[in-house]
Amino acid sequence: MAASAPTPDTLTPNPLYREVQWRITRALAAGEWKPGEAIPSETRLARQFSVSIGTIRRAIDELVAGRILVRQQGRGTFVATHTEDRTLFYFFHIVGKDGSSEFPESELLGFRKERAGDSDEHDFGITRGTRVARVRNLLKLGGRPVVLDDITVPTERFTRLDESTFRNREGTIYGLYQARYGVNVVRISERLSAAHPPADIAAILGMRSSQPALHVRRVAYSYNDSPVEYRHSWINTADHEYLSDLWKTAAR
Amino acid sequence: MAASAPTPDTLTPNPLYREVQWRITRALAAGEWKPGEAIPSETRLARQFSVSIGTIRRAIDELVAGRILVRQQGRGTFVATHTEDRTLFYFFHIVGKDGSSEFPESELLGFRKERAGDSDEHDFGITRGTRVARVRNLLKLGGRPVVLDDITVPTERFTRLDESTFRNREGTIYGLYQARYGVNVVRISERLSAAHPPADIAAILGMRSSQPALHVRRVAYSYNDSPVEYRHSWINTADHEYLSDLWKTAAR
DNA sequence: TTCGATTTGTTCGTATGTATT
DNA sequence: TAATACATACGAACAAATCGA
Repeated sequence: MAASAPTPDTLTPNPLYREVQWRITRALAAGEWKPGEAIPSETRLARQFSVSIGTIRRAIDELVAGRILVRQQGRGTFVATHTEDRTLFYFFHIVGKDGSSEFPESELLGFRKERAGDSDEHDFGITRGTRVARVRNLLKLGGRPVVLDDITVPTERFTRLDESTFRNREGTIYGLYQARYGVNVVRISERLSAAHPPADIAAILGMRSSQPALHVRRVAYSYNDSPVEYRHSWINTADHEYLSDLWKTAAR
Repeated sequence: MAASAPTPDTLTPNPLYREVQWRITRALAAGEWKPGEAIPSETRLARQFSVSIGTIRRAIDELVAGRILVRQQGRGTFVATHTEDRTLFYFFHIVGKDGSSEFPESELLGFRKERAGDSDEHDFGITRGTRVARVRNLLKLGGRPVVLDDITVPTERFTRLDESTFRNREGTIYGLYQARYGVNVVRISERLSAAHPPADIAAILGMRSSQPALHVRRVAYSYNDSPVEYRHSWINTADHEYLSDLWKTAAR
């Protein structure tokens, strides 16, 4: 009889706290608890899931580390929002070369709806023909244009997204996704390169096309690593820099 | 009588696990346990520090998350090293535009010792006149030059650092710092911008000086946020990109 | 202002499982 | 096989913060 290796399905079941974490994440993705709201208390969740409070805490720990939940002693545990100023800087890394870190001013330059084309498929893997919205947005720092974002979002998850909704939003773009559409961006992946900007973009950023600019290809993800938004960004790095910290961690 | 706010020194003492974490970090900085070595087991540390094993685990948790320690079930807890292939990619983010992720080939182009000058002070805050070593190192991917690093290290922590030590090292540069000098890089901070490379560097990277390149200013830190190494890097992003992921985390 | 209920934060302890040597 | 180490899970007790009565 052939000695059989341990069968794959007995490979060791996921620990309980992962199962709990998974159930919480699914509830978040389903919109059961909305951004800014409190989720049930630890004792309640423990009873609900029939596990110890320690297991609940362990499950929540990682979600807090991933900035998906926020804990506050004495108050409760809340679904993270993009409306607080400090959360902005999780995903915004442009700082002045002098070290200054300002709050960007946003200006909507264009909005239209169309179908995804070959370049979308090539750059981001979006299936050709998918309905998308295109948003051109300018960020100014100290009153001067620094970042131009060309944003592409499949409209499937963003029904009734229109120009005025975008223009009249309060707060950040990810704050809008969250508040209006229940889409919570929890992770982004960016690929940077240096290139000469296209003429129209160079003009907007107040630079010559012969000057180098920083080009960024960004994909933003919601829970469960599902992509929700795609961007091409052009950054004028004459007076600003892109900050990358790896890894800010403990050890005071 | 003026109502006094709670005095600063009763502000709430650090929790016990932070104190433990701090003591472990100090021991690491002092070289008490060296990279690759095991630190005492949890039960031993618990007895040593007179705290519960749970508190020890909590203290170690953050150091593991910060990649300062590595836990292995059944074996022990070890001081992280830079010699394992996978650790390289914590601090190396250059990938092919086609998505390929290769192992870089390193080539030493220059080595000399001198005193820090005005530009060091301006770029990195190094005091003028400090003794430093300068290393020029080229990284090739797929046989072609892609990244040029101009490295500056104060020689204070690196006694007897010379060219042959550098040239004949096995593994990465941070691996050398660790194995030879007990200096463990645990965090880096990078500032990126797009610029035209200087003529000599453009030549090395096989590009024209009129082409844009990615410029990176990096500071590498050891325990307790003490800076140990400074770099200017130039990256040819014709066929490669700089990858920035925020934040790879949980939630499978 | 005070007090009590609620909620998270910290610390302890114990038991059992799994991986390594 | 036995000893050792980390991993998971449970539970208890108290501290600290918050909030409303």
